[in-house]
Amino acid sequence: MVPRSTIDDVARLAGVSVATVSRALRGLPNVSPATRKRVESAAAELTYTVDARASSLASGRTHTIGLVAPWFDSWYESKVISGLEGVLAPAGYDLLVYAIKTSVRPMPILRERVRSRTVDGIISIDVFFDEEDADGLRAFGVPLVLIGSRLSYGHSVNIDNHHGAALATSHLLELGHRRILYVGGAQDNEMLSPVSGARETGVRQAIRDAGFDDAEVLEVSLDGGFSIAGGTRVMKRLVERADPMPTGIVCGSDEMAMGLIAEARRNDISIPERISVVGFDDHDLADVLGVTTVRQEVYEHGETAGRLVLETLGDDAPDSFVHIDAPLELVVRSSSGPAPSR
Amino acid sequence: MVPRSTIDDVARLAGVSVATVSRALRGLPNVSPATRKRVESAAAELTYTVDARASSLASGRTHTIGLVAPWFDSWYESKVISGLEGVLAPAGYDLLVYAIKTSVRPMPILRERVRSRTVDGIISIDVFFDEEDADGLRAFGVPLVLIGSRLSYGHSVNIDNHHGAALATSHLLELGHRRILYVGGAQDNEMLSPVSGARETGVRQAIRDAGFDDAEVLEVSLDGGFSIAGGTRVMKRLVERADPMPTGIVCGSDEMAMGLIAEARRNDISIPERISVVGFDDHDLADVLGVTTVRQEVYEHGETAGRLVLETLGDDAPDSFVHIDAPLELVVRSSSGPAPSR
DNA sequence: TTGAAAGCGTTACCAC
DNA sequence: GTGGTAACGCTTTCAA
Repeated sequence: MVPRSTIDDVARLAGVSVATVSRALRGLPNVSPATRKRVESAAAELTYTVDARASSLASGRTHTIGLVAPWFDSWYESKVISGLEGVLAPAGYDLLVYAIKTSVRPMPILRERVRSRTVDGIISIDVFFDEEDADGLRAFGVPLVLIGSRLSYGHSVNIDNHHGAALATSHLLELGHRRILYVGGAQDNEMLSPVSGARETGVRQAIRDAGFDDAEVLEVSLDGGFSIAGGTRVMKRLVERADPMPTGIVCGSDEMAMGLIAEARRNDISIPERISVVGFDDHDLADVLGVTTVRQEVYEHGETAGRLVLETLGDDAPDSFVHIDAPLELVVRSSSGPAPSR
Repeated sequence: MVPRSTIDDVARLAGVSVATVSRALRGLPNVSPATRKRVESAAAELTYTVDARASSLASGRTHTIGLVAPWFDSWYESKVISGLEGVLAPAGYDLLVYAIKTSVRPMPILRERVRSRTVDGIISIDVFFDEEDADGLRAFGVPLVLIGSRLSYGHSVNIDNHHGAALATSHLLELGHRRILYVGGAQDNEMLSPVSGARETGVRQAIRDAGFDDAEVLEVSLDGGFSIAGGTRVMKRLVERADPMPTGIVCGSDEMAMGLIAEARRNDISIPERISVVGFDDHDLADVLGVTTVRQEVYEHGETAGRLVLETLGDDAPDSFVHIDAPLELVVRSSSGPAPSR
């Protein structure tokens, strides 16, 4: 075990006070160049490193940002983490991750984190607080950035789900599709229901805006669960049932779309000849697999959120918030095409 | 801003000393049931939460584990994070993540973390230390678990890359393939070269063990970079070149396999009729896309690693280490089949 | 079973 | 420009 050296050791070796060591090492002003040099070499000689906990206790900041999300093993979350890490690390901030299972209310966890002074700020992904929660968070005065949701307290980074779904739908309508299925739903995870709901509304709206009767054109399947398996499940059911198949499908996520497309292939249902499929996200594999999709820049969402927390760290009672409307773009690939002639 | 209450407030309200509050709240013995009750309700009334930094400073433990990996936006890492989080959180440990870019030596970062007492233990994914690093780590006496690499210091969770690649190769050989391409390489990221190398050796060995001349049967492409794009790139080159195509391809990762398969389809090269492809990992989409692969249980790797660090936390100079050889299994799907007749 | 008090290693304020 | 010294909020002996 290497004997850990403290600020006192450095002070002694450099022949100055601990106060001076602290100032010198942090690059604060009011330290003569000569002294700073001496302190620095003393620190180097002792391989001294500031004790983060002690520093934290004395200064009040932990230099740590907490990330809360329902889970971390999905494509979306991993992209956000990367983006976040990319901006936090260079700024000297650590990233702490907490998964909150769908069934648990998020607030107690956050309260814990904030009160225990474990983190200086919080970023959430797809966590849906209510206004009561907002008041609680406001009371803490903690920097907060919500990705994928919005609140009266805290910054937010969102996409216009409604619009995105409408983009996908209009694309299908323009291709002549008149029997459309929207696959969304959060059976596997209740947390995503607001997202699924907004996208469904967008689909419906686009159909109406195009002058069609959504009750006639649209069918909705809400057990896709935003997962690969969910997409597969939906396609399986379509194959088995007696009703006519939809000719166009809008999926709430690329993963559902991929599951669905793969199952279609297995059943010799050619895509896009018989069914056109549009996903959502622009998953890394969407391009490779030719999935037409509504693209969102997830890595950038993480970066933006990271920048926003960092900016807010100074203010101890943030009261004006930025709400970012992140860009969305329809990317047409080979999974969509003209509706079959009859 | 809510006024934060401290242990003193609780002590005052409960009419006991701070020492007693500390003991009572942590469930230590030697506290009368009545006192404990009083302390607990006082704490509840004040919504008191222990200050993690202060607690940490006084006790010596941070209840935080650091995870180091080259990046976090890939399938593999996200699975490991999930597995880890699943065992750390219930045990009351936080997970801190650090991405280390390929070009940077990992040691300085770890040293920083350990000396600053930011983490109680460290888990790494695909970080390749040398023995000098090992001595450094040993000197810190910090609990360490390496996933995907091995060192004379620290526990490790590994798969037998050599064996896995051999499984894939034997499968192809048994199907009659006699012109095999191994796609690996770490052009995009030098960190993975040991993995790529081990797999290549495994392929070569399997060919020899089957009684063939590897120089004749095997071709190697080392710019797959373990990425989707890399797989695509390799297939593109195969299509363009004059040499005969291999009939069987072993890819170092499913992502490369998927990129490669997609590009093959685009060029009307049917899989597995003309080329059989075997991947590595059992990526979530491998099943859906019918990729034959060598499966590894990544989520479990995370869980195991988590358990190992937690177990080691007590010992302050760990000297006996566990090296887990995680299971591997060939999963045959539709991307592989008999070699074409001529 | 309970309490007093000495740390834990910094930072930050206030003199000098 | 530099040093002394209270905090920071808790844990942990050691006595009582």
